[in-house]
Amino acid sequence: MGLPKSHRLRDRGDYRAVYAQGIRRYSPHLTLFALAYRETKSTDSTPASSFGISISKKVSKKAVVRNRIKRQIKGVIRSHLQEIKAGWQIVIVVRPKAIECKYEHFLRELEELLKQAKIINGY
RNA sequence: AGAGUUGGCGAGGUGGUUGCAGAUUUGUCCUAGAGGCAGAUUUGAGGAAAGUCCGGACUCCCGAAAGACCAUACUUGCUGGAUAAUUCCCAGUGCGAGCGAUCGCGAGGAUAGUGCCACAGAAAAAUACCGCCUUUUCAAUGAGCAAUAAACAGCAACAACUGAUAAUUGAUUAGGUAAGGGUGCAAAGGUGCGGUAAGAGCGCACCAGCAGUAUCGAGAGGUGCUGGCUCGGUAAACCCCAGUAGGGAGCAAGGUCGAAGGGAUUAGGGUUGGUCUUUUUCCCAUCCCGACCAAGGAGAACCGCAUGAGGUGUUUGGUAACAAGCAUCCUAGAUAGAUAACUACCCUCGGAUUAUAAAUCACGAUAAUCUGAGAACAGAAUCCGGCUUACGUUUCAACUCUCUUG
RNA sequence: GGGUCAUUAGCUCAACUGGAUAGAGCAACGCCCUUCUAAGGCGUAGGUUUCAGGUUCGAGUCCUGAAUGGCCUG
Repeated sequence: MGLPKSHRLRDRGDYRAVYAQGIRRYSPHLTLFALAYRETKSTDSTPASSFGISISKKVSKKAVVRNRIKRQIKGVIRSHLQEIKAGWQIVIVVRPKAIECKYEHFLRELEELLKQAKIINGY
């Protein structure tokens, strides 16, 4: 369950900026870094929020496992895309304990994290 | 029925909803682009995609192409075949393991040369410690009449002659020997008989090895005969022989995205680890002709990038690997890296209950209902051929051994 | 993705050309010294040489395969 390209974080520099300047929120299996987009240049519309997922080989040696976790997280993000405010750059880091998690766990934890960071509308 | 060997198929299927990527296509927007947005159709991981252990294709660099010799590299190393190529594959030979089906093998040369074989042992490749035998000299021993023979005995007596050119032991000189001893992973072909001073392939028989020869085979080799007897192991030590190879880097190769080059000449220069030969005219060189300011922008952009030593079926040739012909199919192309979540039906397997035939019971069979599971190893990254490793369940074929029944 | 190197005691490293019982420093433990500690001295234990095969009389060393870890590369 991939994300549209406009919602992906693709630049190395973007990642570095988010790690360095963003806010952080933690949960047992995930870490969330988020940086509000610096707008005010000229413009009309704030760009859509973009996401990146980082998962290290320490979580699992197997590419199959890592890729599945990424897909599941992307799936969760996709299902919340309507509610998420625009103008954020967000990186989600998966922590080693997450191997045992299933789809519903990611769903709940990510909701919680987004609420804490006040990125989701209507909460 | 049990135990086993070898090889193969397969890696659940068909859909739906929400989404991602590619291709084709429709509409629409403007900044008019291989653009954005929305929709439709369709396609979307593996047998190992993995490890990166080999072999190639492809690309660039060392100007290019071809060749000779040398060097270098290669664990390439029984024979023949097959392939684009290989260390893979096929068929065979030899050796080894197994009752067998079958499996394994780095399987050239130690008689080209050099090295190494610790400790032990006399000696680790051609030596001699103990030992055995012959011999020189000396000494001792005791038997003996007598061993430095001026003696003694035999004969009636004396001389002559004869008896003693002997034996054993120790040391010593000169040799012979490799049977035996002990050491060791390994000791100079093995066992037996003869033979000899003692011994020894010194001779003979059998066995093993080597050489020669005959014969069979395409060959590795097989079989037979003859011969003299003989030569340790190690080449995954250097090496020798044979064979193969231009070297190096790797798709993160390499190329494109405005901007200059073209033509002629051959007298000269430039060549991959070295030397050299031939061809070319690639670059330099020389000469001639020609061009001149103009917008966008260099991004993990685009090409390379998927029609290929391709797949499937079939026919022919071949024991086979494989080759050739014909027909047919097009089947991933991402780049912070595309496959997930939920669900319907079918199928397969497991469990439970009930029923049926049968029945003393049990096991088992069939059907229905309910319920559970569909998993293991694992994710394309330029592409192919192999190898190796990982891998749950089910299943098919051929063959072997043992037991039981007939 | 591609290339390349390494693995020996808890840690850092030795062990030559294959030869025996694999060493050294630090750390650990015990004793001495000191009022006590540190330093110092003496001693002790600790090894499947990453794993599995092979060659060899003999392997940490040579060969093959596997595992793990590092480094380089736009």
